[in-house]
Amino acid sequence: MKWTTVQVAGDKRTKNPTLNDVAQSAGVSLATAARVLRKSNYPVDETLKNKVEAAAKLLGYVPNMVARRLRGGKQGVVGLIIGDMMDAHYGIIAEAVTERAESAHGNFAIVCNMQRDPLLEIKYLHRLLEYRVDGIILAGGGFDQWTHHQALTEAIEELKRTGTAVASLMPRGLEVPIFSADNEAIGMTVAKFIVENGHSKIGILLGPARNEMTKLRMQALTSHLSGCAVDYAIANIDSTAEAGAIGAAEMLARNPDFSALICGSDAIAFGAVNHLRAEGIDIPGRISVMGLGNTRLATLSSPRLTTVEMNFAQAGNAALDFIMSEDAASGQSPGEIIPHSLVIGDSFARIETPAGPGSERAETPRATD
DNA sequence: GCGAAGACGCTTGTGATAGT
DNA sequence: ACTATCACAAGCGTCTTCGC
Repeated sequence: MKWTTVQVAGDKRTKNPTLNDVAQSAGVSLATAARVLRKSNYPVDETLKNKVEAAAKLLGYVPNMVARRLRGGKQGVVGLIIGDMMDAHYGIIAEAVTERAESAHGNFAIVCNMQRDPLLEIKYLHRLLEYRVDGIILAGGGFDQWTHHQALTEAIEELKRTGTAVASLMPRGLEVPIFSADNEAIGMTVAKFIVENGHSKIGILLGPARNEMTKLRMQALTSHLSGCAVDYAIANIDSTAEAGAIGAAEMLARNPDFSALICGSDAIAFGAVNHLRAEGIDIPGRISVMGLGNTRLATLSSPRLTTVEMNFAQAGNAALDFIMSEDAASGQSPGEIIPHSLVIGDSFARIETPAGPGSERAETPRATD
């Protein structure tokens, strides 16, 4: 293999072969080499074509995407900012987006882990802008999303000015298309499910209060529960298994007679189930537990979690398709509502009260949705 | 059918000029 | 004589246009 050798700081290193190297090696012009390697429709003599392809193979030529971008073309790269690499639902999104970017758009995605830090999210937005990515999907921000909201808004505006398409996978009070489930509808779905299955005293462990998504779900959920005379106690906690365990313990201490625990994520539910079982509490015989998201944690949990399928992968793919579309350039799209559905597992039971107080017994739940 | 040249956006290097 | 500032040119790799 022939390598171009350049002197760098006193030692010898090899430089990646360029299109120019290929052209010289094949004895053709730069333009001819470019036409052959980019598989242009422009007619090139078959002999020269073979020479160029052979030279490219011999030199180990790999196109330089930075240079291609410099020329004014698309970078072929999208940025995806996820909230927490350790959280299963972000894993689903990252897997779906990276896979689709490659298979459907011939691109690849840079995945940034904001580690639940709003400031880090803004920093990544600037970094992705510096790299001139074609678009950015905001998949994080499921935490405190208001403290640095002004800085985030300004970063988004800066991206828009430079023609970088931005989409969000949750409502965040930003002027960007949202590809998310209907959070109020989710709240209603959960509330109806609780009522239909006879639970009248429940505990609710939701995600952080300073989060628009949590707020919308909570409003719909509590509004319906109040209308149905269901007693409830709410705690806003981090969306982690650890927080779920602590939250379940506190809920148990304050409201020992609740029959169902509704959790804002599968991670919270997973932690809650582990804690309750460690305390010797029968699930769902004594307490029913419900998660949200239908992530791997729902299937890993024992018993298997009853949860809500949020179709995170579908949301990520829809956002990616938007970013790569012509609509993204115009910046005019409201986004898309992603459907959700109940997933009946083994962690939730129906309460039957045929013979008055104290005679409740748990049965397989009923779902009308 | 082919190749020279220009354009893209940014950084780095160079030379001219002004100020101390 | 030295330093600071500014303007301009060159270079990076690729793609397209235009002329031969």
